[in-house]
Formats: sequence, structure tokens, C-alpha cells
Amino acid sequence: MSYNFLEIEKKWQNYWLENKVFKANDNSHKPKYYVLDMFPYPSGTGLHVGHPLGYIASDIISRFKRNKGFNVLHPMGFDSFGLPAEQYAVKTGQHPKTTTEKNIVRFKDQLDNLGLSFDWDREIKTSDSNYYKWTQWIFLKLYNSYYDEKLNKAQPIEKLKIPTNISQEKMDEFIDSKRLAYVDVIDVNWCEELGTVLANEEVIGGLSERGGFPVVKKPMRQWVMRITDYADRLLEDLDDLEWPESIKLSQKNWIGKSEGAQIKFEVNKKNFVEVFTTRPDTIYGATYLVLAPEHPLIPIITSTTNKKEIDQYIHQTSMKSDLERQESEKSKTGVFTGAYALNPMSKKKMPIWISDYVLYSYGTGAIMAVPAHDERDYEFAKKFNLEITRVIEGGEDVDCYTGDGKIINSENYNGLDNQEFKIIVVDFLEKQKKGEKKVNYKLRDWIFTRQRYWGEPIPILYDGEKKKDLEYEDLPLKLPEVESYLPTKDGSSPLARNKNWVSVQKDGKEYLRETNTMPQWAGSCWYFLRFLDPLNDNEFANKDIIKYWMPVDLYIGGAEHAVLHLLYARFWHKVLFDLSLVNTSEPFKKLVNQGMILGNSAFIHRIKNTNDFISFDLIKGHETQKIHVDISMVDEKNNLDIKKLQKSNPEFEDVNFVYEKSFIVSRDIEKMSKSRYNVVSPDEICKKYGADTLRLYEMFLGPIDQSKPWNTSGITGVFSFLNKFWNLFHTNGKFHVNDEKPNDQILKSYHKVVKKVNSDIENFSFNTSVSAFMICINELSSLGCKSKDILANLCILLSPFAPHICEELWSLLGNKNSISYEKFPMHDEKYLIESMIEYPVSFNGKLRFKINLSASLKQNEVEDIIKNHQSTEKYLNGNSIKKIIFVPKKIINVVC
RNA sequence: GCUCGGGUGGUGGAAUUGGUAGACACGUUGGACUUAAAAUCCAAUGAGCAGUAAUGUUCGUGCGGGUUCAAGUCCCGCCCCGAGUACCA
Repeated sequence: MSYNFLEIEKKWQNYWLENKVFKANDNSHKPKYYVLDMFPYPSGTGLHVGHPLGYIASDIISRFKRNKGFNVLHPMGFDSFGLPAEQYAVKTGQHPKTTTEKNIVRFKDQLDNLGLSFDWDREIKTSDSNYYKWTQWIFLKLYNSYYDEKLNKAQPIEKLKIPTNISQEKMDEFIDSKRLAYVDVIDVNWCEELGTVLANEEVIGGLSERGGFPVVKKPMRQWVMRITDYADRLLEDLDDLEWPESIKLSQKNWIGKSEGAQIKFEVNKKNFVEVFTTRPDTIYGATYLVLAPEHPLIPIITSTTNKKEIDQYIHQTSMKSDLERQESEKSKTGVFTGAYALNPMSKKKMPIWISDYVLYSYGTGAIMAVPAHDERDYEFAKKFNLEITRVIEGGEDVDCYTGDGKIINSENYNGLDNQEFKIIVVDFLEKQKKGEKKVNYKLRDWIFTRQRYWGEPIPILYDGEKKKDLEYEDLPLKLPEVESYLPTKDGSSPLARNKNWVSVQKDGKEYLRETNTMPQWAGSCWYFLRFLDPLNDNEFANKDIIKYWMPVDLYIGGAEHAVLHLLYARFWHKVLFDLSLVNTSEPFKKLVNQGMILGNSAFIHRIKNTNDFISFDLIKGHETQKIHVDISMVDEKNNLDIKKLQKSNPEFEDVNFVYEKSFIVSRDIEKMSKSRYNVVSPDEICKKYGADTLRLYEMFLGPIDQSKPWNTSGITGVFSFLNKFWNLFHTNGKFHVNDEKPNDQILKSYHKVVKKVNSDIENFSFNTSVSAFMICINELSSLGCKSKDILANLCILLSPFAPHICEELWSLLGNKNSISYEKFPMHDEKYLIESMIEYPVSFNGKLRFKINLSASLKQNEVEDIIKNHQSTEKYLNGNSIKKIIFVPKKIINVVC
């Protein structure tokens, strides 16, 4: 008989909600702890079993910290602007607001069913105008700030020193060129299928991150954020963060700092080609230059004889999409300009070429090619038969050597170490005014506008080309109603359809509104600040409250946001910090990535060009096509319920199923999603086993940061553990405990689990804590423990993992308060040492114990325990102890 | 290609960081209860060999070497899988 989890769980969920048990206090004498989840996008499918993984982990930490005496803030909200709601709106004509709100209700309900300890009084939605008012306000802060190179921080635009004696127009231009949010006509990533521009971070291998549609480069007028000014600080401050190394590394790579030199190559008296290189030491091996096809110098220096060929080449490459450009990676293409430049060191004449393997967007858009020591240059030189000169000794067995070595073929400098020579070259060129030390970044400015409906409107007005920012009183600038949410192919925003909204009178003047919207990342750049003070009408959050709670002590979410959300949020936060609006330079102190829970998709196979579906066991020799089927149509042994399938989908009524005994499907592990028909909802599990079981099971599945396929087969083990726990303190269905003092064996078992759980939670090793509980309950069962004290402490210990059952047992013990703020139990070292010395490690006549001393016991106390323990006697074999040697923290040698 | 992770029973995964390898759970097998099934409980369960048995013994953490009294863990050289990234000069 299982305990009545349905009744118990509902009861406690209501109790927590009604009594606001998890309400965080903004001024408390307790130390604070801010636990944050990456808030979800409320999709139409609701939660699947993968979502709660991170939420359960953060909830365990929240509850643990509460029991440890911290004032815990654990809020939740919704990142409710975004593409899917809009795409759904385009399809059905329903307002995205309506569907989003419906989805949020469903999400909240599902979250509450899991017993998560959120402070719902602080709920926020990014699409709520009370929220995006402040997103717009921060946007204007960025618009009205510039980066002061000397102070190395952002400053209000009023402090900017503007050159005098220039026209008003020039002045405006100058100011605009310094703003952190600025407008520029630049080559952007245009995705026609999505009808919008995308940030560099949202393009992966020439395809859109969302949907995988082709992206082309196209010059457009866009709002851009000057994130590049922060490149160095975003890089350096990573060192102090407790983040997974892999995430730090991704951010480092994305920022892509490289140190080298910028060198001028003279073409004629008037013109020179400037290049960036990290290898100035190879300058004697630079035998030609290459310009990107977009390079502005090309029309100036090209000889008339080659003009036709060059124009054709430039035209060709401009037609290529990013994807096509990458595909042609293997074979290099290019044309000769007919012009030459002078190598400032070797004084040799170098031909200038044009090729698309040089990117205009990186460095100076031009390179000095050193074919002997750079693989791309080598390939190009081979193809076009250009000179290859070795200038570094080493790698004789390869055609192209990229390592270090002694300098050769470099006139007076031969024999030097190449790293040494690097410095000499830069010094020499600096004196000649032909070059300088230079740092380059891969990071580009953040393209900020989207040509979409369902996002924050940008609070800017236009009077022709002249911009005017809205004032505080004008915020929020609410999203207008439009006839159609459909994006346009020409790149204008759906907001432009509402003509009444677009034209506006202000101070007796006619203006037009900006019609683009902000990207989805905008709302999530600062939401963790709004949670601190969500109802504040006068500021985005009160300064004292910010000072109390920030930074976020623990941030839990998926690793897929490594360079998107996490980089943008850090950038905004640093701007707010520079403007003294927040008190920390980094928002998230510790970051933990939960792994993804994958789905176990099922497939049926159609024989190509027929209407026959063949069972997977008979598939050999057939060419087939895989089609997803809903996993609810399939049993554990991979048998397909054909009737059920045909009933739910009439498409399959007229097809022929070929099989022997039963129709077998094939399986594959994939990301969980509606389109793959492999979604498992937590609701069914909660109904069948309860939320406590689901919580424990998800934690038991494996290490929190690991991705793993969902598989329900082991859930009975966790479920029966909870029942054992319940039944241990029940006799014939009645609650049954006693006041007896627990014996040593019980205490040993109890202290073992206390220690394990304490250290495991700190290390995010939740799977092993669950195991430790199971062992403990098994041991206590066989020892027949019914001790009141033990139960009380076990309830507190287990409550972060399985809060409902613990609250119930806690109240059965006669307690009136929620368990949520009870003191977390601590272990007694004495009992642990005894169990550790039961298994000594011995060799060479010495008896050794491996004991992890955690300092609460003194050395002589440990000695006494060892001397008096029965198992010591057994291992000593009649010898007596002469000496006990303590090696710090690790092994104890007993010499006999 | 480069950069990170990671390879342990039939499965998910433990192993106090160099000290009993396989905790815990699933699965499987056998047993108890039951008219029967479900549920529950008990026992066995890395592989091999010997033994009626208790037990003994050999092999065993992707492969090949090495360091050490002792290696899943450290070092060297390979193989495979996963993730990220991609002409960044």
C-alpha cells in the first residue's frame, strides 16, 4: 500500500501558497541568498519532463539554504516576448498576448504541481508593459551614454567633450557616433524566412539558430549596441566568476582577443594597405598582400587592365551567402589587382591580391600573406603560384610550419628566437611610423533591432534623419494593434502598418516612430533586477534593495545560452554598473548548467516510393524513409499500436503495414520536442507517483550537468523508497513513533547520511544524496528504528528533495510550523570515524586507515577511537600499537 | 581541422580524488504470500575456472606502454563517442 501522495501534496502546496511561506524579506538580519532559474519562454506545449530538472535543482538549493538560516530569494517569471507566439498569431490570427497569457496560466499550474518554492508575489512577464517600460528606459540609458576610454567606463552623454567650432549637424553626428546604442547602416544577417535581422550570435554556420533557415548578408539601417567597448572587461571579469570552465571558454572564444600588430604597406606616395597580424615575426616571409573583396582601396589601386576581371570577381562573391562562402572553403579563389606594395622590412615588392578568404569584418579587412607559415596563405600561394619564403626554422617535414623556432632568411635578424623578434619588429615599425602594437577582437557590435511584432517597441522618434528619444513620462511606449502580424519580405516591421501610431505630434512637431522592435534577449538582460522590486513604479528597482540582494548567488540554466543571453546580460549589467545604477560589476556569481533531458523518439519506416510501412525487424534490404510517430502509440518493447495510430491520424488509414507478429518501431535519442512526438509531460508522472517521486527521480537519474535520455523504468525504485520511509514510521496505517534513545548502530547510519547529504548538496551531487537516503532508510528499517528524534531530523534532511512527504510527517510529529525554516541537522564526527576504520588499508606491517578528518575532532580523540575499536584489534593480529602517525587530511598510519 | 568534455556490469550510474572497483537503483533469475495476477517481501546477480558446499582462484574500468607497495584515478602514445566552433590573419 502506498502513502496518499495526491492528498498530501495538494494539501501542502495550498498551505505554502496561502501562508506565503516562501515570501522573501527585503530587510532581514539573516544572510541573503539569491537563487535564480533561467526563466522559461511559455510555449504552447507546456512543460515537459526536461524543464523541471533545473528548477528542482534550484529548489533543492533554495530549501537547503532556508534550512541553513539564509534569507532566500527564489523568484520565477516568464520571458514572454518571442517568435513562437508571433508565428502562432500569424497562423491563427489570435493576438500573441492572448495565447501567451493562456500558456502562462498552464505553466504556473504545472510548476506549482511540482512543489517548487517560488515567491510568486514577485512574478514578472517581459511582455507586460509595466515591465518593458523599464526595458525601454534602460535602452534610453544606453542611448544616452558613451564609453569613456580614459575612465574605462560608460558615462552619461552630457559629460562627452564635444569639439567646438563645428556646425550643429556635425555635433549631432559626433555625439551619435559615441552613443552605446546607435544607428548604423551595416551588413546584417538577414533571414528572409523569419523576416528579420539576426545577431551574429544567432547565426550558426550560415543558418538561423531558430528554425535553421538560410541567412544572407545585406546592408540595412539598424540599431546596434556598442558591446565591443566592453570586450576587454567582459573577458577579464570572467576570471572571478564561479562558472563552468566550458562556458567561460566559449565566451573567451567568442570575444576572441588576439594580440599582434597593425602594419602599413606603402602602395604609392598617397596610399597604403594596412593589415593586422599576430605574427609580425614572419614579416620577411610576407610575399604578397590580400584584400577582402569589400575593401575600399580596391577601386583606387586596381590597374585598368585587370578592372573587368576584378569587378566580376567582386560581384560574384557579393552574391554568395555566408553558407556558400563557407562551402567554397576548400578551394581558394581570387584575382590580382595589378598593384604592388612595399614590404617595410625586406623592401621587396609584394603583389596585392583580392580574395574572399579574407573577411572585411575582421581586423583591417586586409592581410599580409606568409605562405610558408600560414596554411590558408600556403594554399592560396600554391594555387596562384606565388612566392613562398621560409623565415622560421623547424617543421622540415611539413610544407607549412606554424610553430616557433629560430629566424632565418631575414637579413641581420637571422638566428634570433621568433618570439624575441616579434618585439623587435614592432619596435622598429613604430619608430618608422609604419606600424604599431594592436589588439583585435572577434566580437562584433550587437545588432539590436528585429523587424517583428511581438517585442518591445524602441522609444525613439524621427524628424527626418534626426533622432529624438522619448522622455520618461512617455514610457511605457505600448505595443500598438496592427492588422497583421506577418513580417514583410522587404524588411520593414509589422508596426509600420499602423499609420496612426507611427506618426506622432510632440511639442508641436511632427515625428515618425521607430517601427522596429527589440530582440528577445532584451527582456532577459535585466529581469533578475526587477525580481528584487517588481512593483516599483518610480524606478526599475530600489537601490537599497538592489544593494541587499545582488549579485545572484546561484544561477541555474541550460548551457545553450553560453554566448547569447549570458554575454548580453553581463554587458547591460556593466553599463548599469558604470552609471551607478547597480552595485556589482557582474550579475551572476555562480552558474550551474543543467543537462538536457532527451526524448526517446519512435520511428516507422516507409519503403521508398511506396505506401508500404515495414516493421523495423524486417527492414534489411529495403530503402526506407523514417517518420516520427507519437511515443504514446508504442509500448516498452517497441510494438506499435496500429489501430491507435490510425484512429488519431487518418492519414494512416489507407497505408499498408508489413510485419510478422507485431509491428516494431525503431528508436532514437533526440531533443524533446512537440515536432518529434517524443514529449513526456510531468503531469502524468505526478498523477501516478506524485511530485516528490518525480523530484527525487529526476535527481537520481545522474549528475545534474549531464544530458540523459528520459526513461521511466527506474522510477519504481524511488517511489518504493518514499513508501518505505513513510511505512517505517507507520504501523497498520497509523503513525507510530517512540521516545526511545536510538542505539549506536542507528546513530552511525543516521550521521552518515547527514554528512553525505550536507556535502553532496554543496557540490550539486544530488544523485548520490538520493542513494545515501535509500541506504539509510534500508538500514533503519532493518534496525527497526522508530525514534521520534531521528524522524524529525530525517524530515528536515530530506525536505529539500521531497518537501511534501516531509512536511506531512513533520506535522504528524505534532509540529505546527512548516518545516521550511527548521535548522538543518549536522553530523557527529565520532560515529563516522568508527565506520571508516572498519576497512583499513594495510601494507608492510603498517596498519593504515584512510580517514577524511573534518577538523571537529581532535587528534587524541581520534587516537582513542582507533585504540578502542574492536576492528583495530582484529587487524593488529595480536601486535600492540607503537605509534599513530597522522598525515594531514588523509591517511592515518598505525605502526605496530 | 581546432578547443573542451567523456569511455566503468545487461542498463542509469557510484568510488571519500592514488587505497575493498561496480555503492544505490533498474533489469534478470529463484523463492514466499495469493485460486491467479498485480502489489509487497526475501535471496542471488561483473566474467571465467575448481568445489555438493562454505569457499578458493584467475581475469576485469576503450587499446598499448610506464611510474608506484598500491592506478578507474597520475605520465606517454593511440582508438572511439559527445558538445562547441569554424578561412578571426
